[in-house]
Amino acid sequence: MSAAVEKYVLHWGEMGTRWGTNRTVSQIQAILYLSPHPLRADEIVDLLSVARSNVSTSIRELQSYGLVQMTHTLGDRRDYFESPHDVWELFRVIIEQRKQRELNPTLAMLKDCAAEVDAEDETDPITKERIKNMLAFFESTNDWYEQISKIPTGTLTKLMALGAKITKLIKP
Amino acid sequence: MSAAVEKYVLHWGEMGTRWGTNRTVSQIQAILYLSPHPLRADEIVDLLSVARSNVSTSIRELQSYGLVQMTHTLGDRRDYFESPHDVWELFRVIIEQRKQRELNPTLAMLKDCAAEVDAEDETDPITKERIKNMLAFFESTNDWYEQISKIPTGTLTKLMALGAKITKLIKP
DNA sequence: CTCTTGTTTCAGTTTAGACCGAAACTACGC
DNA sequence: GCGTAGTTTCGGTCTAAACTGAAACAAGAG
Repeated sequence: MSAAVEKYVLHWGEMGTRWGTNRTVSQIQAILYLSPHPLRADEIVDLLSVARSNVSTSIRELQSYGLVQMTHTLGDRRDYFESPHDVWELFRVIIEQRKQRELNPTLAMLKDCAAEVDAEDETDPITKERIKNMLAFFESTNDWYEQISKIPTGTLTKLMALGAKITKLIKP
Repeated sequence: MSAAVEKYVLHWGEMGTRWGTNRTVSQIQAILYLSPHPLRADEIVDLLSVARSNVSTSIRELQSYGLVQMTHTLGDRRDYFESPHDVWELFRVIIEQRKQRELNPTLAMLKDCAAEVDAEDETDPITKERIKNMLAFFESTNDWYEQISKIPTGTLTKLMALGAKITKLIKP
């Protein structure tokens, strides 16, 4: 592993903990993304110096996200793993994961709370209002995401390139 | 504290740990957001059952983000605290924090790595390409954010309401 | 049957961070 | 000077989670 690759992998591992997964999972994703060829689990063990069992379960987790595919070559029954190399695909998966971890549970909680304060007289009306405002915000964010996530990558990159110019289309 | 408020505060605290702060900080933000009137630090101590020192440092952190303002009343020199009640303002602050914690360091790392592999012959060309692709993605995301963050709330809500319809303006 | 490849489980260790509570400090008002 | 209000610091404790390493297991190849 070159110094640059090592730096990348270590950083990615650190960031992973802020993105909802653990260090090993994101380090494996990093090394698979960077590797010029698919890797075997035991190669990952050597490269990252982690336990075999850890690699096994981490790969399983990545597979469940669609961030790792298994490949084989003729005459070799060992499993090789690789990551998608399209950054947009990676990005979509990460966003989707975070939505499920962060947005969905909060949305559910807010719906609960809103229903609860409606049927009750204990909570201050101002507080009730605040809860409902927050719920409305999360609902519209959720709706927005549902729509945006269906837009093909090519269109999205164009939209992003437009940036703030997009407001000129809407303002008048 | 009513049952609904307690549920909200506890959940917000849990989520906070996924949003880059600790539980106490986000619980305080939650209770200040929901409270019909500004609260004193010692009231927060009672409501959340946390140490006074913890409240003090947490409020300081929230103030540094702009998520807490101090207020006073005549003839009372005690400090009262309140949170902005505009959900969009809260949202902007949270996003900005996350950008600083997640995007900026990664962008810096990627720039480092890209420069490093340029000056070196050890790393596989494919790997070099992957690093540069990732850098390009983070740079465009960063540029996009810089522009979007300057758009006033009213325009942003209109944009969000448009949702996927926005693509019809760009496609042809 | 045996070797290789791989998974799964689980008790035990390690680590990072949050949190507590005491103590020492500033600053203001009466 | 004394009480009130608040901050800051810091050693100590607690906890959740990641990770290890060993063991038991499955399943195909020769």
